[in-house]
Amino acid sequence: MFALVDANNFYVSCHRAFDPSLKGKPVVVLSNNDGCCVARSNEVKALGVKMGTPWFQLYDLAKQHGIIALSSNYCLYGDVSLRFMRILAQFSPVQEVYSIDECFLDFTGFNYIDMTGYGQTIRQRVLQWLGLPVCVGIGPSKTLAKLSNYVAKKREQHQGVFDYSRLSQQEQDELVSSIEVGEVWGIGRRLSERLARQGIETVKDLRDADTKTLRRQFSVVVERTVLELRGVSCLDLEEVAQAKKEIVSSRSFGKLVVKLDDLQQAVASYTSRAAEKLRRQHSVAGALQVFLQTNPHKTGELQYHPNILIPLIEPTADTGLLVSHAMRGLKRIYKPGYRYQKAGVMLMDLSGAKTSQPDLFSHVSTQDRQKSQRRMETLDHINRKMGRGTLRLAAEGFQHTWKVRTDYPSPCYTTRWAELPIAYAK
DNA sequence: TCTGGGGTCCTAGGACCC
DNA sequence: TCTGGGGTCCTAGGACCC
Repeated sequence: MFALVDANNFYVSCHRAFDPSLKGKPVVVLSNNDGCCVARSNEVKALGVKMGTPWFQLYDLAKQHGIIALSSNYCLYGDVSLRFMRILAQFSPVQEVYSIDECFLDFTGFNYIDMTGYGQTIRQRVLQWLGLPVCVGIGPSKTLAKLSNYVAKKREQHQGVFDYSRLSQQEQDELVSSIEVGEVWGIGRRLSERLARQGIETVKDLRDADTKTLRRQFSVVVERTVLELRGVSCLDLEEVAQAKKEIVSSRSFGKLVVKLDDLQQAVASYTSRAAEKLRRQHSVAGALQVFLQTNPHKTGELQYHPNILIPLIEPTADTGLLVSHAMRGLKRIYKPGYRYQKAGVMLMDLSGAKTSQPDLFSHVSTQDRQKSQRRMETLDHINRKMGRGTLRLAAEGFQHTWKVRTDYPSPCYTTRWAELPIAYAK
């Protein structure tokens, strides 16, 4: 038995927890550069605003209904998420942190208690300790727990907790025939369209379809989803987060960039950020990819989105080395005359730092390797203690004119001394 | 003016091996 | 007329997730 606990409108709720004046008002949280809506309060959803809508398209609607926009504040969300997961850990011995705002809990053996009541306790605890509204879905497979969570969110009569396993066969049939197939975890837009052409439109249609045929026509993934819908658990809980197989750091610019010099600073900064993530999971990279992009929405402008793959002779996690390779790659693909909107770096071919093989004919001495390692440890230590970017490569530069735009910033309430919220007693 | 960032898995096809 | 059988690795593309 599984439970899925999922925060409601997570980013919006994080802001509301620290700024109660936002409660009951239409609020959106914007992506980097204040580009599009990545979180919407219920009031905004009710106005018909879709996920991912560009903010500039909402100016009129916003004025009309007093929609409040907030720039995204990832230091806040990350910290609230940590606290959220820590609270949930008290409710089950086995926990899978699935995303920043979602968590699977193992409810195996919980059948003897009232799981719906237990779910309510979880909701109340998280609300009281963190100010975060959440919903709980319970079911005999992860896919059904997900589906139950959807029901808990959409149908108010369940008060935020829904347990699929409590339904009779007939109630199950009624429920799944009232939900569109696209709501199922793993069935996206494309698959929904293709399934609809075969007459599979509701969750019930999919659950009762022939697995062999689906596997032949689609894939083993769809087949697994069908089994999960029938209550046959195929997906295990993953308690320990697996090390990433690739690490990306990329960003759209606050304004279009033309000069190689600016791109170099940006790519050096992104590479340095990616290398940090790489070392945090104790990996080294065997290859690195650099890419650039012009603005695809400007149809009148010349488009160019090159990328280059740079294999490294010897895997490394050294920021300096990675940056110098990235710079070499950037120079190869950079062409003047374009207005670039975005740049990025991907570290690939990752392997464990302890187990990675040095090159047989390497010109790097063991001593140099150890020096590099100590240098990176020192760098990370200082930046962890004093704040990201305190110590950095000169190549990253300081005059970041292309930096992301943040028009509606909010305090890092829980992670910066200067921005702690202050409570007054009357 | 203005459109995010970061991931994973599966499959088919090509190239190559004995 | 007619040309084996079994396997691996890599890549690109498509689909999905948050």
